[in-house]
This record gives sequence, structure tokens and C-alpha cells, in this order.
Amino acid sequence: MRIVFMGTPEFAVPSLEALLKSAHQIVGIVTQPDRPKGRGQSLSSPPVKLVAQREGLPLLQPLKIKTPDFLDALASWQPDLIAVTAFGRILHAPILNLPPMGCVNVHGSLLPKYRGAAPVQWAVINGETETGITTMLMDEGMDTGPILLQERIPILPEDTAGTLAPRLAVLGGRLLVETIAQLKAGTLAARQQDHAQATMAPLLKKEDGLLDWGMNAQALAHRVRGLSPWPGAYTFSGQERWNIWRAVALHEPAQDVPGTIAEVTKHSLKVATGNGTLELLEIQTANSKRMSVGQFLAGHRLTPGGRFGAVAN
RNA sequence: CGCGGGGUGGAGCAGCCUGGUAGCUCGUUGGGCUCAUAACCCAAAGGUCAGAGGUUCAAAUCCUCUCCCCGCAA
Repeated sequence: MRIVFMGTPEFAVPSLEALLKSAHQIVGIVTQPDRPKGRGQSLSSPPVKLVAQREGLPLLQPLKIKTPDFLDALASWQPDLIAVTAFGRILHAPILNLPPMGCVNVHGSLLPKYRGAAPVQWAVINGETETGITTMLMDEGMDTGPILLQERIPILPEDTAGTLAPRLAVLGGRLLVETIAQLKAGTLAARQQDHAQATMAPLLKKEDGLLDWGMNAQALAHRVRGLSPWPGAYTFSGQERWNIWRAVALHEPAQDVPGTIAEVTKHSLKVATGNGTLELLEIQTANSKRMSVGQFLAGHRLTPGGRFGAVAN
């Protein structure tokens, strides 16, 4: 089968790799344009582009999707099917209708739960113990198309969005190939999503990382995991921004105003929350690298009673 | 040339402004105490102060350049 692959970040790479190992012919790849990144402002290539170049495959990086030029280019590849994993743009009808077998999307959640751009992060933030991959036939909505295949995967207690995403991505690749095989064989029946059960997983912004100490300790711990490695959970100590990379909720009830440093020993740092105590395990201050609380406390003197919270300005 | 912070024994930091004996909290090693311990006590080892040049009687500290790391912003 002639397949066009559309995808952009690291999460999309295993999908592409899986297709490359399959018997299908990848006739073209579409990814987002190079963008300025990093400390300088140098352009960097999306991970999918690097794979395309390695394989010497035809590549498009359209600035705009809804142009006749792009549609013509796509059509010239004559795809039977378009596979989409984390491309980063909504596809409109002219593209969706182009391939005879339709557009198949790999989504990182058990749809209809967690529709949107950040399904992995939100599943962890909400303390889910399992999530999964859904393949679906795309329509014009945001992850609203009929479901093709679905497979579950556990979320481990120590999982962050950063550790969970690669496992989901690999599963996504496997399920994508399986989905295409069954579509080709005609043994797969798409079934409509139960839209009443739908929840959203909107794109995270930097500000979403700011911790609200009024929440309960368990919810904060989940948030720290779900926001790692991006955008990162953070709070303020005075004017200084501190990232919290690992934390665990304790059963000890909070005695102080939420955000108050409740206890400091040589190796531990405990903070009062709206309900319960949060022990910080790995942190990162303004211009330093992330480090364990033990390391941090070796060089910094903290005293109980200090307050974390939003910066006042 | 997007903005800013930093590089000091193995780790994390102070010292720099106002040049003049290398400091703190840990870790490591040895010893002691203890039923015991990530606890406590005693002692020891371990540093070209990122690198190069300059100023000076004297540079971790002041000046110039280079390399590397980090945060913001995207």
C-alpha cells in the first residue's frame, strides 16, 4: 500500500519506524517546519524530519496546510492511506478525503477520554492508573473520529509524562501497523465514540506548571509527575522560581498554611499543602541544574516556616 | 549577535564588590560510641579556584579573550 506519514515530535517517530519496517511503501512524509529552538536561536529539525532524511524519503514541511499547493503535492504522491501521529495541526476535509482508505490517527489515550494535544500528561496529572493507544479514522473534529483499535497500558506509580510517553509511542507504532493490516484485510469495523463520555486534554502552557499549594498533597504529586519534563512543575521562593521534579505525598496532616516549609532535615524537605504534606525529592533552582533534595540542602540553608507560592508582583 | 545566571577537593555551596594563610554542609577513609542506625563523637586524605593572557610586590578575587554548563524566551 502507498502510505503518506504525517507527524512531528519524538512521539511520532516509533509510528514511522514501524511503518518503515512493514511491507508498505512510504511514499512521502509531512512534518512541521523547522523552528528556532534552544539558547541561541538556531533552527532545529523535528525528529520525524531527521528520520525522513536518514531514509531519503520525500519530505514536505508546509507552513500552511490549507493551500492548493500543499494539497496538490499530497495528491501527487497518490496515497492509499495517510497515517497521522502527533502532527500538530487539524486536517481539513480536502486532505481527509484525499486517500481512498482515509486518514488513520494514532492517539495517546483511550478515546473518548483525553481528546486533544496533551493526553499523556493529563492522564498522569489526573492520577490515572492506566491509559492506552487508540487508532481511529479521522474526521474534522478534534480526535472525534470512529475508533478502529484500542490497547491499554498501565501507568506505573513512578511514571512521569516523560517516562510514559515512549512506551505509548512504541505501542502506537505497533497498533498503527496492526490497524492498517486489518483495514486492508477488511476485517475491521470502525465504531463511533461515545461522545457523552468525552474529556479534553488541552495543550499545556508554561503557566500550567505553577503549583497551587491549596490542592491536596496527592493531587500535587500527580501534577509534578504529569508536568515532567514539560512544562515542569514550579513554585516561587521569594522572587526565585524553583522547579519541582519529583515529590511524594505523605499521610502526615498539614499543620501550617499551604506552601509553608514544614520540616527540613539533612535529606528531606516537607511542605504543607491544602490537605496533607508533600515531600520534595528533586528540585531545581533558578540557574542551577536539577538535583536531589539531599544535594540541594548540602549547599543551601532552609528553615521551617518559609513559604512557597506565587510570586507577588 | 534574543535576555540573564554559573564553572572553587568526589557532590552541593560561601569567599569575589573592598586583591594578602582555601572556608561551609555532606560524601569518602580510619578510629570511637551504640543492641542498632541514613544518628552521634574524633581524626585523615583529597583543590592546576574551567583555560589562556594582562595589571600588580601579591590574583579565586580586578581587566581581556576562549571553552563548557544552566535558567528565561521560542
